Amino acid sequence: MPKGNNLGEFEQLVILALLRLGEGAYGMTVRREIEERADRRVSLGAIYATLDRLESKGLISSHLGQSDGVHRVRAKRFFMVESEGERALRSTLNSLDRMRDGLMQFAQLMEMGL
Amino acid sequence: MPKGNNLGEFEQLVILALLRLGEGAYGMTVRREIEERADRRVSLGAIYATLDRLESKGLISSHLGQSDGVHRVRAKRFFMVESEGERALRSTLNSLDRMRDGLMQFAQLMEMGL
DNA sequence: TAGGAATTACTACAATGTAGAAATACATGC
DNA sequence: GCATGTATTTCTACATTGTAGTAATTCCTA
Repeated sequence: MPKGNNLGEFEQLVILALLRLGEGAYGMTVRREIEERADRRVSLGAIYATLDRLESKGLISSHLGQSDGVHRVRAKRFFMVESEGERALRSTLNSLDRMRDGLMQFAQLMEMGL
Repeated sequence: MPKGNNLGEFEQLVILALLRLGEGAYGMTVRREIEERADRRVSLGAIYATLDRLESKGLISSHLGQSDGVHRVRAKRFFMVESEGERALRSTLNSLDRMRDGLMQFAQLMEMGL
């Protein structure tokens, strides 16, 4: 049985947001993506703390962006998912999916749409 | 945007295990279900601490079982999911699903089977 | 050069995750 | 009937993750 560095719930959302955003992933956009898509309020503090922790575990990486000439205020820090991060996400989601699998057949769940 | 009492990753697994197990859900079986289905090692301490927390939040409830005559060692404590718990689970999983939705179309994910 | 806007960094605390050891309670062998 | 075994829950303690709020940074504009 794998030791498994399981991702927390919010960590999963953050990594998924990075994957969705691709090149354009930095603090503000990650927040917006989660607020809009997951319909869930999040503070920037939460985003950055999580990004930092994921980076220090080697699951994601970051680099500072360049000025695009106009309207740049402060160097953006862009993030991307490393292969270790993909692996961790896949493993965590797989466990969840196996637990959800076939739940439909359980009587008490008929009405809850799982 | 809903305030949302989001369930943690492990809490989700525990509630899913309760739903799967139905009548037969108590500490030991919850552990076994998660170990086998989610292929993930868990201690009993983790299970019980989480069950207690979920109960004190009103998401699940418990009652002590009766002796079945033979082989009973200590009163089992059975658990079941309350409607608040179903609601919380549904909400958490829905957010996750929306974040996963359509991820296939993103190039870097083609090969990771999300 | 003061103020504003976009962005990241810091700080502190709450909630969740986790393991290990202790306690409980009955069954069985001797 | 007492020691030992076994299934189960409870307790304790600590590590990790989740979260908000506030401060700092940097460049723009008036």
